Amino acid sequence: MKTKQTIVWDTVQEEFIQKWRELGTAWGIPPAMAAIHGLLLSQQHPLITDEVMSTLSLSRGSAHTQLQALVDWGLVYPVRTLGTRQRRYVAEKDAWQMMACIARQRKKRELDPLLELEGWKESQSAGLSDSAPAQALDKTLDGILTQARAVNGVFDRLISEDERWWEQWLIRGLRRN
Amino acid sequence: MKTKQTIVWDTVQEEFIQKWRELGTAWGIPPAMAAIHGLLLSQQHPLITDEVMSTLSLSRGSAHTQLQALVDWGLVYPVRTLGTRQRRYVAEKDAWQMMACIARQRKKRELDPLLELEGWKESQSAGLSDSAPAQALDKTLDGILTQARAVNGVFDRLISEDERWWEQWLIRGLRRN
DNA sequence: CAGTACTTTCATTTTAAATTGAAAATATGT
DNA sequence: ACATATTTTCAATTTAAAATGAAAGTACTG
Repeated sequence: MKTKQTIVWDTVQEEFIQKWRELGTAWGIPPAMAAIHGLLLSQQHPLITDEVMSTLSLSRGSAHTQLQALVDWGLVYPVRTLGTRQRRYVAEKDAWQMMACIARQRKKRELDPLLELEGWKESQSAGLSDSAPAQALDKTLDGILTQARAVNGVFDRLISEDERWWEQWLIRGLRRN
Repeated sequence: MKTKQTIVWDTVQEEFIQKWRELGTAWGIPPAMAAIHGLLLSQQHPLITDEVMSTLSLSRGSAHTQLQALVDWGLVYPVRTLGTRQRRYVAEKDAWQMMACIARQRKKRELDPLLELEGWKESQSAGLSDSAPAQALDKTLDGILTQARAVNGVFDRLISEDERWWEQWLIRGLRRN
């Protein structure tokens, strides 16, 4: 089946994608993933894998893997066209939704493992290390875990609640006093 | 000059350092840097480069570079012993200070470049791209930048203000309603 | 102004992460 | 069930990041 050309392409978009790719690198995101996300953000209509591949000169494997990752993150939706196996992809354009997706991933990757230290710490205090240095480390860890729990609370809210909460929180929090 | 052994070392600390290193990886921090930070966090007294090197089996180059990075971040303080060129290093143990350091770095690395998109966006709208797709991208970008500014506000405060503000903010924000 | 103790740099090597491309698997229409 | 369009997987390659180690630089001491 001949694929209708759905890509809109111009210099502004090309530049945007480049910038988005660089930004992605700073955020610890694979270049291909960031580039695809940038491309889809700049497109109003869903694209098929082949369009993504050829527009960004990526291999099929990479395009597929990164597209999958974007779908897993919730930043991109797969769209099934009726009467064909073909899958198309659109990006979520709402900034708040995007942020929630990213927050979800970061919490999983960065915060949850940190909070697991709590369990480890307890399992350790069972072992009889009550030397002064061990106790000092214990105290430091307590402080870290308290902070981590606080940040975690913010993330939990950010992820599970609606946009209104976030806005209210920012307004309340950022107002001096 | 013979160096007095200042390291306190046991299984708990070794495990902690290992966990901290893994955590570091999830946070996009070089393993050696995370390991050194873990080691210094677990020590009450300042260590010299050679102790760090041998305890963690690192090369001198790596120990030096990562120690420097930790000092640059503000997570570790260099201590000059009088009457010798020798430099020792201690970790900041206060969790809030640590968080502020990390927030500062992340803002610089992840947020500031995002905010620079604003300038780019404006320089682009000067060029006459008023096609429908270009306008759509423009709108999406606006949303993203608005979110980015909001998050940036939080970070600015977190970095420049004192601990009390942060605590208050969390308490106010996290209380339901 | 040596001599030495420590620090800094950097070309090379190592390691980990991302990408490729082609083969295998799966779904869909006839 | 067959043929074909599309997706998925994965061993091999490429690329980028970090670590090494030895040489060069710098400050302190007598």
